[in-house]
Amino acid sequence: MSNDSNQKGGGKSLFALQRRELLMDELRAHGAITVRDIAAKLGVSELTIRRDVNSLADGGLVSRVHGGATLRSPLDRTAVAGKPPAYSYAIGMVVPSLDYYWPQVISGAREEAEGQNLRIMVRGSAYDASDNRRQVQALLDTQNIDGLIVAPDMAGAPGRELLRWLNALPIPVVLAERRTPSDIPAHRLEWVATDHAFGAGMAVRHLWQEGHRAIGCLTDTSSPTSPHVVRGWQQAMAALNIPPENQFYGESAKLDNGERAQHFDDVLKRCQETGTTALLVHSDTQAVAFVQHCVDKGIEVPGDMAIVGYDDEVAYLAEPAISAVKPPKRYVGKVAVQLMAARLAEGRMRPVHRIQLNPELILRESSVGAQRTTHEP
Amino acid sequence: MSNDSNQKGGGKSLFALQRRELLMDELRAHGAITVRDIAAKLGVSELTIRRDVNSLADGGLVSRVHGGATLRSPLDRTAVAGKPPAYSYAIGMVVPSLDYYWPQVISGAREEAEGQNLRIMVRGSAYDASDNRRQVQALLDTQNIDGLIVAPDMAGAPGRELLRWLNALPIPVVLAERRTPSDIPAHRLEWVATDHAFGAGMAVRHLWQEGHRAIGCLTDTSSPTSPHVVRGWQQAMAALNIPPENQFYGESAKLDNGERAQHFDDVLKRCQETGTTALLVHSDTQAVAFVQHCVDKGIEVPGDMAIVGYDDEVAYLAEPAISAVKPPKRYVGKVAVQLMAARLAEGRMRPVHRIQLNPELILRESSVGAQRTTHEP
DNA sequence: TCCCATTTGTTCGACTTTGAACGTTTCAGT
DNA sequence: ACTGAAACGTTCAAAGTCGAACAAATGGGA
Repeated sequence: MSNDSNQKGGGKSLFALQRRELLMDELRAHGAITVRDIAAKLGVSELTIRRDVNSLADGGLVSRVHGGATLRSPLDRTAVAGKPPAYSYAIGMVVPSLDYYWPQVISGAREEAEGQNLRIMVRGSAYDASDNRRQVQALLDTQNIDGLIVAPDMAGAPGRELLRWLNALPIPVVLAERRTPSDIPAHRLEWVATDHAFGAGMAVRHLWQEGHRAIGCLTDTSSPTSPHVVRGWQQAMAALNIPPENQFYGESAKLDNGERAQHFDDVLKRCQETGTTALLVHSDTQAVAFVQHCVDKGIEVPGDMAIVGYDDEVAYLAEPAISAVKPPKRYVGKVAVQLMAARLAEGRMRPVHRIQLNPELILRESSVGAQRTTHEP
Repeated sequence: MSNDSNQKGGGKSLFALQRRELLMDELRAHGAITVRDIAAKLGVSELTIRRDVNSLADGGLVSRVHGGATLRSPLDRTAVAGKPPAYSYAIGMVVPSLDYYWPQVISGAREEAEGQNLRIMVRGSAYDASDNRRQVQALLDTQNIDGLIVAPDMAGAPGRELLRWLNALPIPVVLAERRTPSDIPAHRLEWVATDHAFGAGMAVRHLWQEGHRAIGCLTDTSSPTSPHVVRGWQQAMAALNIPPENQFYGESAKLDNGERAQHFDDVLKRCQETGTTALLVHSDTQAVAFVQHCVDKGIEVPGDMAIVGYDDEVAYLAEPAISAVKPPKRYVGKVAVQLMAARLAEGRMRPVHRIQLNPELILRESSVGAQRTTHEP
C-alpha cells in the first residue's frame, strides 16, 4: 500500500532515483552502508535514507539491517522466498555485423536475457572504431542503459583510443569476441571470446591425424579473428614438428569474382609447390568459394586437397560439405549477458572476469579421407 | 583479511548480518568455530556471538556445540523441519594446502555449493603430482563423486602426465588456479585462475606512479604462481620502458632463519647496486619477513625501500602494514563451483570455459610515499 | 497563476541491539 | 562421582535506531 509508489506518472522527481542509485553504488563498493553516513553524505535527513533503503529492500535489492543496509545476503530471511527482484536492467549491445556470425551471438544473448529478466537493445555497426563509438554513444544518449556489451574494432590507434574510452565509461562494459591487449591497462573491461587459436589447433591436429603432413592456412585479413587463427595454426604446426618449408600461408582480402578466381589459382599453385595437401580456410564463406573453385578445376576434395573451414556459418551448404571449426556463438552471447547480469548485481566487489570458450570441430566430407579415423583431436 | 583499521573518526562496527556472514565464512573455511575466537576477532562480546550462533542455529544453518558451532551436521537432530537437504551432486576438491591461500578458496567454493545444493568433499594434498593423483584417486574410490575441482602440481613430466590423466577422467574436471598449457591438448579441462601477471603489472604501475624508476622482483620459486608473477613484472617493466640494468630480480627458496637473514642482506646489496628503490615480493609471508629485516637494519619502509607483497594473506600484520596484490581467492572457489554446476547440468553441449579473474591491489603504508598520488593502476 | 499530489523533514515514544553482572549448566579431570 | 573452570543465558540498563504522525517544501499540470 505504501511501497511501490511513483507508478501513476505523477511527480517523478529524478532526485529520489539518483539518490537510490548512489546508495546502490556505495553499497556495491563497500558491501554495506549506514543510514547515518549516507544521510550525512547527501545532506538529507536520515528518515529519507531509511525510506530509500526500505523501498530498495522491498524490491529485494538490499538487505535491511539495524542501522543501515548490506548487499542482499542469503542469510536474510525477510524477503519473499519465491520471487527474487522484479527489477530490470537495460543492456545495450553493439555488434559489427547483423548478417554474418553475430545473429547467433545476439540470439544467445537474448535467450539468456529473457531468463534473467533483462532488456537488450542491439545496434549494428561497421567494422570501424569511430562508427563503434558513434553507435555506443547513440545508445547512451537515447536509451537509458545500465550496461554495454560490445564487439569493437580494436585495430591501430583509433582502436586503442576506443578501448580507453570504453574502459572509462560509467557503466559496466563486456567485450564479446574481443580481448583486451595486455599492454593497455583497460582494467575494468571484462570479456568473453572464443579461443580461436585453440580451434585452429584442433583443425590442424585433425588433418594431421588424417595423414596430412603439410597443412596450409588461408585467412581473410580483414577479420579481427584472423590473427588468432593464424597463431593457433602456427603453434600447432610447431607442436607437431612440421617444418616451415611444408607450411603454406596465404591471405585474401575481399575480392570480387574475377580477381578471386585468379587468387585461388595462385593459392593452388603455391600449395603444389610446397606439397600442401590440406588447408585451413578462415571464414567458411571463403572456404565454400574455394571448394567450388577446386571442384571446377577438377581437383578432388578431400582426395587431392582436404579443407577445413573456420566459422561454420555456411560450410554445410557446399558440395562436398565442408568440415568446419564452429565457435560457440550462442554461448558467447549468453555468457556475455551472464557476466553483465552478475556485474550489475554484485557491483565492484566482484573481480573482473575474462572468459575463453573453446570451439568445436564439426567433421564433414571435405576433410575425412579414405581410411576414416576416430576424431580425437 | 578485512578491515581492522578505522578509516576516520567514527567507530567501525559490523552490522549483525555482516557478522553472521563472516561467521559462516569462518565456519565454511574451518568446519567449526569457537565463540571465544570469533568474539576476539571481531572485538565484540562473547554474548553477542552466542546470540548470533543461536540465531543461525534457529535458521538451521549451523549446529550449536558447547563452546562454539559447527557446520550443520546430519547428526544434529534439533528440529528444523521442512528442509530436505537432498544433494544433487557431490564434488571432490583437492588442494595443495590447507593453511595458506586455499582456505579462502575452499570457503568460496563451499558458499557457492551451499546455494547450488551441492556437496563438497575437500582433501589436502602436497605440492606434488603423484600425491595429487593419490588424493584424487582416493576420492574417486571411496566417495561417489560426480565432478572434481583440483589444483594439481603441473611441473615437469609427472605434471603433464597428471594433466593427461585428469583430462581422461570420466567425470568433469575443473582446475583451480591452474591453466592448461597450450602445447598439451587437454581439451576437456576447464579452469579458473587469477591473472597473476595482471596483478604483478598493477603493482609495478603503482610503484611507478609513486615515483620509483627501478623496481625489483623477489619471488619464491617453489610456488606454481611465481612464473606468472615474474612474467607480469617483466611485461610491465617493458611497457614502462625501464631498462634492464634497473631491474633487479631475485629468487628465494624456503630458507630457515639464519640463511634467510644472509639472503636478505644479499638482496639489499644487489638492490643498492642496481639503484632499486621498490620491490614486488612474492608470497606476502616473505614480504613480512623482508620488511622485518629492513626495519631491523634501519632501512626505512617505504622511505628507502617501498614494498608490495603478493597474496595478501598476512600483509596487514606487518609493521608498517604492507601493500599487497590480493587475488580473489573466494571467487576462484566460487567460480570453480559455478563452472562445475553448469557442466553437470548442461553436459557436453556446453563449450569448455576458461576463466581468468583479476586481482586487486590493496594499498597500505609500505608503498605509499611522501606525496600520495591517486591510485589509478 | 494556483492547486494538489508527492516528497522530505521534525519530533518523540517504541523498539533493537549490545554488553555487564551474576546465577546456572556443562564438561573434563581428579 | 565430585569439583572447579569455562561456557551459557537471564536480566537489566545504556545507547542508538526506527517509523508514525504531522508539518513543510517541492514541482508538474490545469
